Amino acid sequence: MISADFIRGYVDLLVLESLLDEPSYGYAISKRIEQLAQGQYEMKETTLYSAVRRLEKSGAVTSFQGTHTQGRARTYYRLTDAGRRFYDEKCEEWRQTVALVGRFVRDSR
Amino acid sequence: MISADFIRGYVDLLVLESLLDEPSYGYAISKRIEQLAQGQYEMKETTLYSAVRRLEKSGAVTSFQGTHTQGRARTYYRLTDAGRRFYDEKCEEWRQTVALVGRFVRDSR
DNA sequence: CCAAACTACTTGATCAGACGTAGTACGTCA
DNA sequence: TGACGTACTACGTCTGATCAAGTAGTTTGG
Repeated sequence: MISADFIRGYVDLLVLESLLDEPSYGYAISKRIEQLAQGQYEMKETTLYSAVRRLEKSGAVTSFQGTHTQGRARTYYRLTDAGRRFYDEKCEEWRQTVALVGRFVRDSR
Repeated sequence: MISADFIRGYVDLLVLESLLDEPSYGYAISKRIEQLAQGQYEMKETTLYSAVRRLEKSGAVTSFQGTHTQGRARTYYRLTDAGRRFYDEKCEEWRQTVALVGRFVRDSR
């Protein structure tokens, strides 16, 4: 399991990726991340929900209430154009970070 | 310039790498990191010094006063065996993180 | 049929760590 | 002498991840 400290800084990236193709809601996002992470990482609920609220405040996503025929009401989040650009920027920053940190990683013997 | 939020989590790794070959001191470590980062990232003094103190407290490094013929006294830090293992662990975690986050990064069009 | 598990979220408090600001201290060089 | 480079230290602030706990509806197994 990868520690959260290592993912810190990329929480937004993971969440935004889950919204690229279609709007989604908290629980589904967390399940998607869990699945893509193949059991190596699990985002805590509070981390996720605080992230989507932060993203909404910054204009990267908008929220709307899902029409729920059954089950508890869901709050869906949709990526805005600004959010898509934000995601692309994060991806680019990630690539740069990989190159940078890579220079500090040596093979262990 | 890569934002510090993206490096957060790898600060210890960068610092430890600078101590792999020989003991070093704060200022020299920061210069080394700056150089290896090729201008893409600069670790703030406060971040660096709080990191070495944290590492010392956890037993990853030990400190000693350098014999200074000139200039202000320097505090040198030497990697312990535990620190070396800690570094290797961090590197391994880094590789896993790269693989993990990579699955969330899509090519921008 | 009831309890447990799963879905779906919220609130509030706490904590680590990165940062800004500022200051101390010593040396060299113009 | 005063600017600049070296070499730190102290203190306060802020963000963001976490823990703990609770609320609430749905589904499923014994």
